[in-house]
Amino acid sequence: MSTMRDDESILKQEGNMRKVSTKKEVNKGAWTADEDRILAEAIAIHGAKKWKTIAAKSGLNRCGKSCRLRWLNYLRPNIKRGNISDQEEDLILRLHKLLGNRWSLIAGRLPGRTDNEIKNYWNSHLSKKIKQQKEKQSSTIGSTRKSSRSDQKISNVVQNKQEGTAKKEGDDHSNSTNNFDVDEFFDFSNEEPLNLEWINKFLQVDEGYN
DNA sequence: AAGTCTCTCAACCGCCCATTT
DNA sequence: CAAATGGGCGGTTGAGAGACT
Repeated sequence: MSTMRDDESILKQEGNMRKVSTKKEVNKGAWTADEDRILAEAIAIHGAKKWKTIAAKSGLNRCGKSCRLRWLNYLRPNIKRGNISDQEEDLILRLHKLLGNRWSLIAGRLPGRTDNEIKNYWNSHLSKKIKQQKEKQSSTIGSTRKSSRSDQKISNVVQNKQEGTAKKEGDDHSNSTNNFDVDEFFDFSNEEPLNLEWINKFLQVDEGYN
């Protein structure tokens, strides 16, 4: 499939992964403003789908994958730049509990955010936060068990959900996912006040999930 | 001021799945 | 039906910037 694995390994050995390569092959590393412009023009002509065609016809010395990534994570219109709001963060946390590391699915619920951005945000901010919280919790364990009730509920549901999806969609859904009570799961009425509007949207969009 | 450490995030890698031949 | 190909996704890397000593 790949035409560049050998070259890549050579570059790796040379410690040159992100530098401009020496052999006549695809460009790697940071994109220039010129490349961005050329890519945007090519996509305007060919559409954002046939990445290999785009890569070839644009004259960019890039592989299709690289073009796709650049478009999706940076050039695509309606990309939201800047800090993740508290509400977005909360949504990410909840969706991550539900979906796990399925960043593209999570990103799908956050308009203007990319899976890469969310993944990065999780790895650099939220995972630490959670770790700290867990440490905090374990140090005060026994004193208050009430606060973990919803977490317990969520982890049960997530476990069920994951078991279900691991079996492949379309397969037997009668076992594990039968236990998934959407109403119960999305009952956050005992938790801190939040705008719950997203939940309705989530449920609407997610009808096809089960 | 200089060196080192830490964090962030763009980009690449490798695998998997869907589609095409 | 099998093999080849292309696209999508999550994991990982590493350059650059800022913080710290």
